[in-house]
Amino acid sequence: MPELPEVEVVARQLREVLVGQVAGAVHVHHPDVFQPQAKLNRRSLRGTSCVGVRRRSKLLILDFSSDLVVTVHLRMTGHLWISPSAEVRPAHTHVCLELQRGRELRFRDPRRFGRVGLLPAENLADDSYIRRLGPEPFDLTVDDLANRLAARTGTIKGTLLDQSVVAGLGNIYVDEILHRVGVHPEQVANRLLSREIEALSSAMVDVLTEAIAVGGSSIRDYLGLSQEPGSFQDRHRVFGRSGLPCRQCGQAIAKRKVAGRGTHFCPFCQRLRRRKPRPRRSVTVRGTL
DNA sequence: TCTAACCTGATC
DNA sequence: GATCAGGTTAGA
Repeated sequence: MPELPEVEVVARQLREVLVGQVAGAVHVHHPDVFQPQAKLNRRSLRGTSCVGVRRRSKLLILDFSSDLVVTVHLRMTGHLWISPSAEVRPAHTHVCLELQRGRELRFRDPRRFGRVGLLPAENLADDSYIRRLGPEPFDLTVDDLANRLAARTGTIKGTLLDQSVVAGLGNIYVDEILHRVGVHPEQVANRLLSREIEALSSAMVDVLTEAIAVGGSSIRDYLGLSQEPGSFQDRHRVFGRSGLPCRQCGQAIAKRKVAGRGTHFCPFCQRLRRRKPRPRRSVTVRGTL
């Protein structure tokens, strides 16, 4: 469900309610979902207080006074919220962290792709997910982006989804960003023009910033901490709009599979430049004349 | 660099 | 019943 903007929104909300809270035990209702590092267990956080909440790419990082961190990856359908401990747990609630005053932080995830980790803060940099991440879109310079694209022979869509190139983009935002810059999702990444790379670089920041400001996109599952949806889906130009008129040119938005993902684009505003312009057949006739 | 697999639930 | 879903990753 969530990409960078949605995770950022949740991180900000969590920061408000969690910092200063003393943790109790962790209750695990599905063992696959909670993954503490060696020597740590569901009681390791007990009595320590939350001192900060961060986000790196799509990963939430909760810092505790014990120099332990809890990591949460929501993947497709994960959701966090604060609930009275006495309240009945909805189906698929896999992990609960006791807080003060009879409340707990709950993690629910029907598809069970999401993960809750517990590890020493000093080990965070070695985490296999974090280690592979490229820069945050907000820290990515045009030159760096250009260099990264230059090495890529796949589609721009697949390349931007690759978290080692840029961290935090997912299916929605890649489609939205590519439409803004008028680049076809199947364009080969290392064939983008420099003006397109410049536009791409700023569109990334613009789209993500706008989305964060309105609480992210809620398509089917995503809800913030207090179950409130975001509203960026109302501003989508292509994602979820196949068959509807392009807001820019009126042509019907197309949808097809690119890089294994449902991909939305405007066939008119986002033209595919095939390979190199075909070398024009030589007009000069050798030998004769 | 691409695909299949991991899961469940919603929709066609 | 088949297909699709906002993510990631092992393996081809």
